[in-house]
Amino acid sequence: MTDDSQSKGPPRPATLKDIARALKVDVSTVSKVLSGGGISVRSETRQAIIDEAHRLNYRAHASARNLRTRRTGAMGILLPNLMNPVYASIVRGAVRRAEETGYVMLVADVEDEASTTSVYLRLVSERRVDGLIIAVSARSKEIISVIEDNPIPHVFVNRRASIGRSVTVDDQAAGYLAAKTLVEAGHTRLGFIGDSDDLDTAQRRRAGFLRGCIEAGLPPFLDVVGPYSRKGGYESALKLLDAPERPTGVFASNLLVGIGALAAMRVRKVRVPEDISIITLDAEDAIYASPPLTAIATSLLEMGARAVDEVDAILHGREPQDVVIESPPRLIMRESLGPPPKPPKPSRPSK
Amino acid sequence: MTDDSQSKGPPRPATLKDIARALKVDVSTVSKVLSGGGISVRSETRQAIIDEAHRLNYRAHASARNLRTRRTGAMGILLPNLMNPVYASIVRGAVRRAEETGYVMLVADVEDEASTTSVYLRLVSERRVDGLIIAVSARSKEIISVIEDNPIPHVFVNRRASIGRSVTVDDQAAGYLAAKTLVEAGHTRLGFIGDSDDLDTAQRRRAGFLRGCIEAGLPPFLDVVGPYSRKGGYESALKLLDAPERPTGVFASNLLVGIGALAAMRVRKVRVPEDISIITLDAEDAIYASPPLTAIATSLLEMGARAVDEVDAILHGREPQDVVIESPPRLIMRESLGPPPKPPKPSRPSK
DNA sequence: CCGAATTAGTCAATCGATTGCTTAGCCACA
DNA sequence: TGTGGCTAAGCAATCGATTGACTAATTCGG
Repeated sequence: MTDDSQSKGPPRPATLKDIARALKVDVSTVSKVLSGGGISVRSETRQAIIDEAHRLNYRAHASARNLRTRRTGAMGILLPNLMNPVYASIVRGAVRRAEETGYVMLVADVEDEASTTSVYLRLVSERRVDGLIIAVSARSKEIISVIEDNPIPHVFVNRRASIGRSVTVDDQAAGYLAAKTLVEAGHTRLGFIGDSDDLDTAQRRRAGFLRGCIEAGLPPFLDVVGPYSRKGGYESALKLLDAPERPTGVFASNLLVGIGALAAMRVRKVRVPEDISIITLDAEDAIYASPPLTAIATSLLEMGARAVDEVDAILHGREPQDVVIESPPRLIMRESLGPPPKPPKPSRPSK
Repeated sequence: MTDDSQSKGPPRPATLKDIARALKVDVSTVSKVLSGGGISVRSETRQAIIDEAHRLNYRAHASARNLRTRRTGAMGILLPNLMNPVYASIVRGAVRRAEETGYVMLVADVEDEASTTSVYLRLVSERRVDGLIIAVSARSKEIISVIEDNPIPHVFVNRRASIGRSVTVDDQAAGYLAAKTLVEAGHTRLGFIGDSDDLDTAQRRRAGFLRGCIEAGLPPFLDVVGPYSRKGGYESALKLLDAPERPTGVFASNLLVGIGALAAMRVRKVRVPEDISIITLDAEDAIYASPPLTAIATSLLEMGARAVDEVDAILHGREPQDVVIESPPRLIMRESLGPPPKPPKPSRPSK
């Protein structure tokens, strides 16, 4: 006299017991058919169980399963700012891959070291996730020791860290490609807007850029340091413009920095690309900037997706590796890059 | 002979049993002290339990607790695209408020109707979350019936829906303020870039804009419809520019649309704001556009946060309400708004 | 000084799924 | 006929926390 025919979905999701009762078999049999496997069951019984499970739209209660098996089917990602398009891309890549792989993704937008630590501890000690993707820098001794004392499978993404593996794009190659592109357009006085060497991505981009300059036999480029933000890029660009030997070609080694730099040019009435050329990084949508920004695009979505794969690999016992995304940075030619301006002092006038 | 002094964190997180064993009390006592409450305990015992819990860094196993109490301490949010800054803001507001409120947030970036349905069903029938925030439009019959058949506490955010409550900003007021601002700057031929009326936000913005125009005694504005995306804005703006009576002031009723429209102006060599004025929506960072965009800012972060509050309220048995965020849309004056151009016909020449 | 009330806990079932251990029946083989 | 080996499935413990029912010891009122 169960009236949950198919007229209306049951208000309470079905359990193993429901299926077992309906078929007059033991719940353990149902469980073994639906997930375990290591049991011999008559094919009629098996089929009946599968059919009934389907009919009731059965899905295992995640917590119950987790309690027994110690696997949650969840991953977490820790990042500093969802409104930064770089992180938004990484997270999107991760969230989608997680779904494909059968995980759910728990996102935490952490502000500072204290909240990073507390969120980390919470996720780990409440056993909410099987593994973590960490997109905040773990420079501080404190965070590192918290991770070491409360270990959980994890990878860093877009960051290298002394502890655990990492997934990054080839930042060196991006820097190199930027330099090469500027050189090929005829520029000889180059500028680089980066962040402090504390930030390992900035450091690698700078190193790649430097390599490009050296290969071209150019003198040292003008290296300006500021935070990877719109404001940081704006202010860094002003410094470049005020430098005694103003560069004619600039690599803004981060998307936000590129946008900020462009704004600075406009305010100073420096025309792009007539007076100065700009290349930025990761600007899929900078086609809508004014002028559209020439960019070195890296695979941020893929980086996020790959981070999920690596955590999954660790969980399956495979040896984790430091991954550098294979698809190389690629040049997206738009309008902010042009030849260097003609007039300004052939090669240094008198002095 | 327990050697987990405090030299190294225990590799396995502590359980109630660990605390109970150390203090020679029953786990139920520990449980009642740490969470329940309905029990009388000597204050020494109580303190000893609390101290020991602290020392072991005890946190309840989320799944175990959930299995018993049927509360997960998790919420989920369904949204169509994390790389859209509007959604990124909403999610950020939600994620942060969730953390403040003691929830973890499960994020799903769903592509289409099919994945929306499957993710929804998964979260609900695996009992992964206590409630859901839905930021995708639930126009289709199919999604609505899935929600009805598998109910869970939920609110829609930035969307109204026939089923359940919603949290929105005052889109009407935003539209109205945009119109009023353009009128006060002297514009009389207005344009509106929206999306189809299927999208309830677009519809309300349009209605508010219309009200502003009517109050000012203006003739009907030029209404262009296209998707809320950069590309959509770009193409819509071209239509406006090609209209027989080109408007002098335009409201781009979405951030991406505003950015796309600005790009269109540049390509057509229409100067902003000399030849045409633009107001856009929600452009916190459009200060870095060229020119910086005048915008009507609404409280997206707050909307996300409030959605969490509303779900929490439902979970606490309070009657849910349709919420319109109190803090009103506000004008951010930047450079894309100016007076209408002088030359073109004082007020309509002959007629 | 006795019964009742209070204090300070303990006991045991439960949430839903998993899994190692048994078992009942059946057939084959020597 | 006894032994072994299958097959098909049931039994019961377990994961960790919660909670209603229960009890032993003390205190109190009359």
